[in-house]
Amino acid sequence: MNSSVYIVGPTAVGKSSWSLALAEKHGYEIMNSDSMQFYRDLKVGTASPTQEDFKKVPHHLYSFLDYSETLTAGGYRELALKTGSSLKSPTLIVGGSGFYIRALDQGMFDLPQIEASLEDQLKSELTKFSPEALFEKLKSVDPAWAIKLHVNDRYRVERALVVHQALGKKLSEFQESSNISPPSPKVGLFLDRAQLRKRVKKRLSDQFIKALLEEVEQVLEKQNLKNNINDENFLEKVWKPLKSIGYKEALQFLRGEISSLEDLNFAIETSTMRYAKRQMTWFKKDISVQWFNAETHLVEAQEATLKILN
RNA sequence: GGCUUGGUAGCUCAGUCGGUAGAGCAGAGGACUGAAAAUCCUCGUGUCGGCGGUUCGAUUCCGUCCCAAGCCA
Repeated sequence: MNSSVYIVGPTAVGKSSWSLALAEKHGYEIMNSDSMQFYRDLKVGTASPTQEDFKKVPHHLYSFLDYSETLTAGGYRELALKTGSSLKSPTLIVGGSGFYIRALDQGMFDLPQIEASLEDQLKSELTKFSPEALFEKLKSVDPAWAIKLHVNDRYRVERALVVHQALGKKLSEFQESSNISPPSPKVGLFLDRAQLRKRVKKRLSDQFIKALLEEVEQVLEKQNLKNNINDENFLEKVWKPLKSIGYKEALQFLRGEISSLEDLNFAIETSTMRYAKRQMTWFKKDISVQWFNAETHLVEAQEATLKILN
């Protein structure tokens, strides 16, 4: 891979536009590290770069994934490494999905692919157990891993059990035998909460909400779910990315669970801010990030980026 | 003007048969190894609308006033 640098930070902090300007000025390319901007059908709600942006600077790994497909963190790593190796210019890796960024940057635990049908089968066998029972199971099978998890963290408890059953080896053993690289340099943009909220509010214009609702309806139509929207178990059937920020609230609005556009707007603002907080929790831990205030220190951020690339 | 129902955490509300109160949401912090914009964990002192009265003790009962909504004039 050519020289590259990660541009990280919370949503709405201005990573994309800043990176675009920088890339345009210096002839860099941009690669996506945002797990929702992969999807072709989700452009408005994910604040994906536009066609005009694509014309200005080569963009990679945006809007390419069909709704029927899933790109895991490990899958992203493979794809991004492959894509990156073919690039000629220095590259800005831009996005806010910490887990995916770490997967690309430092690698994943080295475990064989579990066949999807087997995984589904194992998971469905686990659904009948209580959280406590599952947790007890994991404690007896892989205590070292269980100690890191909470009883109610069903998602991870199940995953660890599936790994053990499918591969006959503990997740903690894979962890120990894997080669994890040290983190590489990153440039982080941040703002304090109040300033970030201002930016989020600005993004959530009436026009944006309107376009978001249209996008959601298009997706539902495409998946023949438009007439089922009021079904009781609709949320179980719906495409999972539609349960992410903005889309989830738009669905609630269409189902009448959110009654006004004003409430919809505020609900999205709230989810977005909560997400930004989780992102900061993640990135703060990464000691390789050099932080810059996204309003007052963009010049310094640029200098740091150039320094890393050269 | 009269009647009714309310006024409890930033919001929506529960509750205290009288011993100074607790949920959800919001907010803050944290975790995270293959669905991650997901998922999970931790954190709750507030003149219980004001002022009086009864009481050892009132947010709780009584009186009165203020505010809001509704109904009747």
